[in-house]
Amino acid sequence: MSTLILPPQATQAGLAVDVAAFAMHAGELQVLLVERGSLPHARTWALPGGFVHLGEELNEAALRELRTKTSVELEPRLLEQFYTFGAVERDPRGRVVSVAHMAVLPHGTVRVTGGGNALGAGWFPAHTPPTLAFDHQDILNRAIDRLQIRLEYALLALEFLPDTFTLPELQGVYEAILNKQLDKRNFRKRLLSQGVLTTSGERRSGVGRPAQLYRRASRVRIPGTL
Amino acid sequence: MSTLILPPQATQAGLAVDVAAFAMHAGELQVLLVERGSLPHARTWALPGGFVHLGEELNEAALRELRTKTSVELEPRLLEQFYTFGAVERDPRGRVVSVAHMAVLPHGTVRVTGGGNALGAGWFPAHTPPTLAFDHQDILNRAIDRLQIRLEYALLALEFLPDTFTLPELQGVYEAILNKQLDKRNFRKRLLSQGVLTTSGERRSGVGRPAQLYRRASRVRIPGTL
DNA sequence: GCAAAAGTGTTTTATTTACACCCATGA
DNA sequence: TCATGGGTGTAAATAAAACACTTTTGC
Repeated sequence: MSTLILPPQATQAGLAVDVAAFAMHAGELQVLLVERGSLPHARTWALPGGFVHLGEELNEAALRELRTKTSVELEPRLLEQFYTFGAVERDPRGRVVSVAHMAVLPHGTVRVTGGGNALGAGWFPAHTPPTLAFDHQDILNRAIDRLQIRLEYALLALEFLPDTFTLPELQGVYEAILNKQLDKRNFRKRLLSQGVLTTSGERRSGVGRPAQLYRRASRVRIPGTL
Repeated sequence: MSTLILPPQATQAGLAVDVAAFAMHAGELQVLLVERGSLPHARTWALPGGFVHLGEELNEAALRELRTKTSVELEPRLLEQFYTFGAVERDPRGRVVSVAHMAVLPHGTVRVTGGGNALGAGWFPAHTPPTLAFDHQDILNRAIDRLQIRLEYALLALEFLPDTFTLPELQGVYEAILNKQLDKRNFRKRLLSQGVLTTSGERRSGVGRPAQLYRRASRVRIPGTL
């Protein structure tokens, strides 16, 4: 415990982090949830999160909770706080303030299992999740808002995809996050005119005409990236 | 003190709020600072702020700190949190997390004096403040960023002005916040085409040609307003 | 040759930027 | 009448939106 000399009426609050971790699966924006194994809200789905440790930075705590509660093996491509939830009654155990974080997990992060006191972990449609514990639906709503706002910024959609990708795949990421359809021609025009994609020469095979592969021309460091 | 059953390694942190309160004075964007009267950083300028009380919401605490530390008499027109500063070493007394808020004070909020353990309070140029305590320069920088982003949103600039105002005055608010010059004709075109300003008929006298007075056509509730 | 998905251009509209002179008032 | 600040319009450039057919491949 920290030894902090404070005025008597000052609140010592439990300091927590929660993480809304997003990825694309099956052409859909999905969010990573854990099933709580202990009270309160046992057996209810929740965002992975928990209390910050002594001497631990907020984003370190968010990363640790993400790893230990869900056993995701990949590094998140983006991890940043977006809002702090501190309503007096949000946690029945007492005053707990949660610094909510948003994370983007790269393509390939499929296998998750529960860890710590989580019974299990799994991916759920971000726009239509199950009933969530605490005020986690509020947190998720705000996380999606932030994700949509950040989308154009620094080509965030690329973080959801592998190194090489096709333009229809990229458009799918935009559509899944924005939850609406985009015009194919206008989308291609806009993305290619930014000049940050470079054709990767090869072509990927499947049904129908093969698509051109692209990769990002130069990796720009995104603020909020680890 | 709250009685909170927590895992042993969990951090109980001091929960604080700090407020970057802005107003326009002398055609300049100014920020409200207090001179600290106690350690650490005694006799150093800082953003008004302090510890959250038991059972007190975060924005309530921000409002209370603003009032008691600076004795501003007017209601802020906007008060919203924008980022949480929680670096382990940001406060020498121990782990203190500060939920930083941004406030806009309306025209007329001139007289301020210190309150509580603040030696004094005063307005300073927001873009060129004095040396600040703790990480308050970081907080201020981020508050200005947020203010600039929010500027267009819901006609935030009007909150800095009295009920009736002239277009040159309004342009002055934009320029002070953005810290750059704007084109007069384009500015008027853009603002008037939004259709939210209505001419107030009268004219204000001074040097040079009198300016048309305007008022907002309909008051739209701004999210984050009290 | 047909099903499936990729790829491609033009027109219209709206938005943004650049830019210079006249007007109303008080001293 | 002059100094001071307020007010006005147009043209060019850029960005955004609407819209339908052709191409390439595997089966």
